Amino acid sequence: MTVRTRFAPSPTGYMHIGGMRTALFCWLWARHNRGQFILRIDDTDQQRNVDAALGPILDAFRWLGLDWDEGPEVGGPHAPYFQSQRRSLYDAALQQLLDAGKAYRDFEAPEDTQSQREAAEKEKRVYVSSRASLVLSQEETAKLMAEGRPFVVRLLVPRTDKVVIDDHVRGQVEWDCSLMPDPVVARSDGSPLYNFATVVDDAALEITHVIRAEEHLPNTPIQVLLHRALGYKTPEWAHIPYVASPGSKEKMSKRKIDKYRTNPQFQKLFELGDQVLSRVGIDPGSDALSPVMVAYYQQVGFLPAGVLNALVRLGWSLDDQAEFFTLSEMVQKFTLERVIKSAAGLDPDKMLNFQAHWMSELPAEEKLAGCLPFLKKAGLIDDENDAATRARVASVIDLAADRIRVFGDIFQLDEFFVADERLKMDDKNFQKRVVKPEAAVDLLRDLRKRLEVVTDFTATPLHDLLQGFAGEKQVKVGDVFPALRLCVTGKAQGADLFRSLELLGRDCVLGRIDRAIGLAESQRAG
RNA sequence: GGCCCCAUCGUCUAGUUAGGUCUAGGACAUCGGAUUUUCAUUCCGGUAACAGGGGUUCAAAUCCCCUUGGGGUCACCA
Repeated sequence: MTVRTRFAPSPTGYMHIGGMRTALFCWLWARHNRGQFILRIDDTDQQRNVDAALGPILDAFRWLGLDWDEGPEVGGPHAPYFQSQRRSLYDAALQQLLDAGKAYRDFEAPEDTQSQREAAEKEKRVYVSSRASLVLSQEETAKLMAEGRPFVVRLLVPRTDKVVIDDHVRGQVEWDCSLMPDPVVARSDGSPLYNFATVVDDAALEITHVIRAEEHLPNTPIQVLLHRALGYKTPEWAHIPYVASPGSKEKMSKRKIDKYRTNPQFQKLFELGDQVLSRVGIDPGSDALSPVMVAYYQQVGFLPAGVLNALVRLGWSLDDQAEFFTLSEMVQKFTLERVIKSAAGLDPDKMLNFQAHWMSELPAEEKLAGCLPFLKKAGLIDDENDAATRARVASVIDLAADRIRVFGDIFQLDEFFVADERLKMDDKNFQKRVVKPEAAVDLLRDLRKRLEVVTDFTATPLHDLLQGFAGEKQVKVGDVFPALRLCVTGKAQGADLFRSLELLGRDCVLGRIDRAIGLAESQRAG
C-alpha cells in the first residue's frame, strides 16, 4: 500500500503556524513511507480571490521546502484539487446516498430544527433529529419538491451503531450513534458541506492516512459513517494535538495576538520581530503579520531549518536526547507512534534557540545571501550584487559571528552601513561614558591624535595602541574602550572593538570621534 | 451543558504499550561561576515536576476507579 496523506487548507490569505505543523507531520509521514503528499484546497465556502488567498499558503510550503506531489500548480491524476471544481463528484455521491436510502431530504424549517435543539438543551435531553420528513411518502416528497420547498439532505445516522476508530495517536476512541443528530451533507442549494466533501475527496484521492489536528476529532464519527454509507474503505486516522499559545493549552489564534504581546514567553520574539520589521518597512503593530503566521518568521529572517526544527519538536520527539533535526533526518525518523497526545504550547524561546543553532551551521556564503536582502530593504545598501558591498557585508557578518541568530539581526551592526551623520547615539550611555566624566573628552582628543598617525590601522596594532595609551595616561581601559566604542558605533556594547575600528577605517573613525567630541561639548555647555 | 480529548520541572519533552534499572533523564528559559578587558558565544554548576484521593501489587510516574483541573467541539463554517 502506498501511503497517501493530504493537507487541505482553506484559502484564508495566510498560513497558520499550527496548520504548518500539521502539514509538516502529514508531509513527513508521507515521505517517511515513500508515499505521496497531496495538497487539496477546501474552498467550498469561498467566492473569488482564491488565488490571492492561496498564494501565501503555497509560499509557506515552498519556503520551508515541503513539496507536494499532487495539488495546485502541479496537478495530478485526480485533478482538479480545488473542491469548488469537484462539484459533480459530490452530486453523484449525494444521489447515491439518496438512492440507497442512507440519506434523506429534510424539509423541516431551520427555525424549527433550531427550536427543537434549544428545547432539548433546556430539558437537558440529548438532541437528535426529529426525522419528521422521513415519514413523507414518495408522492408527498415529490410534491414538496415540485412546489420548490427548500430542503437539506441529511445522513440517516444508524442509531443503534457505534463508531470505533483506532487512532494512531489517541488509540481507541468510540462514539455512540444514538447520541448523534443526523448531519447535514448538502445545503438547500445543493452544495456539499465540509464533512461530506472531505469524505468524497479523501476516498477519491485514495488518502490512506488522515492526519489532522485534534479539533477534528468530533467530525470523525460523521466522516466514518459517511465512508460506510458510501461503501468506501475508511482511511486510518491520526489526530495530532493542536499548537497552543505559549504557556497555555489554548489553541493558538490569529485573533488573540494582542494577548500574546503581553505574554512574557513571547517577549523576546516580539522584541526581535518588532526591531527587524520596523527596519524593513513593515508595521510591527499591525496584525497583518504576527507570530501566528509562517510568513512572520520569514520576514524576520528565520531559516526554514529553524522553524521546521521547532515545529517538529512540538508534540513529537525521537528519544530523551535528540533535539536537532534536519529535514531529511526528520523524514528518516518521524513516526506517528511517537507523537504526543497533549496539546503543546509554542515555545518562542526554544524556537529562537533552534534558529540560532541552524544559523551557526550555515555557510558564510548563505549567511551573506540571507542578510543582503534585509540591508537592501532597509536602504542600508544600494546594490546587492556590487562586489565591494558584498565583501563589506561579508566582513561584518564574520565580525558579528553568532550575534546573528536571524538575518534581521544584521541591523544590530548597522553602524557599518549608516552615514556618519545618521549614526544613532545611545544617549544614556554616551552621557555616562563621555559627557559626564571630566577627562573623557580630553582623553578622546589625545587618542584621536594617536589614531591619526598609527601606521597600521588593523585590529592587533590598534589593540596594542589602546592598551598602551591607557597605561600611559594612568587610566583604566574601562574608561577608554567604552567611550571610544560609543563614539564610533553609537552603542555601549557590540562586536570586537578593534576589528570594528579596522573595518570602519581610519577616516570614518576619526570623523566619528570628532563628531562625538562636538556632541559632548555642546551637551556639556547646554 | 452534551459528546470527546488531555494531565511529568516555568516551557518543550523522555520514561507509561511489556510495573522494579526513576533517590524521574534531556533541552529551552532562569540563577550562579569560568573564559571573552564590552556584548554575544563557549564551558562548568545550581534551582525546578510525576494534579489529588482511593485501590491492585512484594513493588506504581507507569495498571484500575473516582475527583479535580485544562482543552476541543457542538452550523445549511472549514
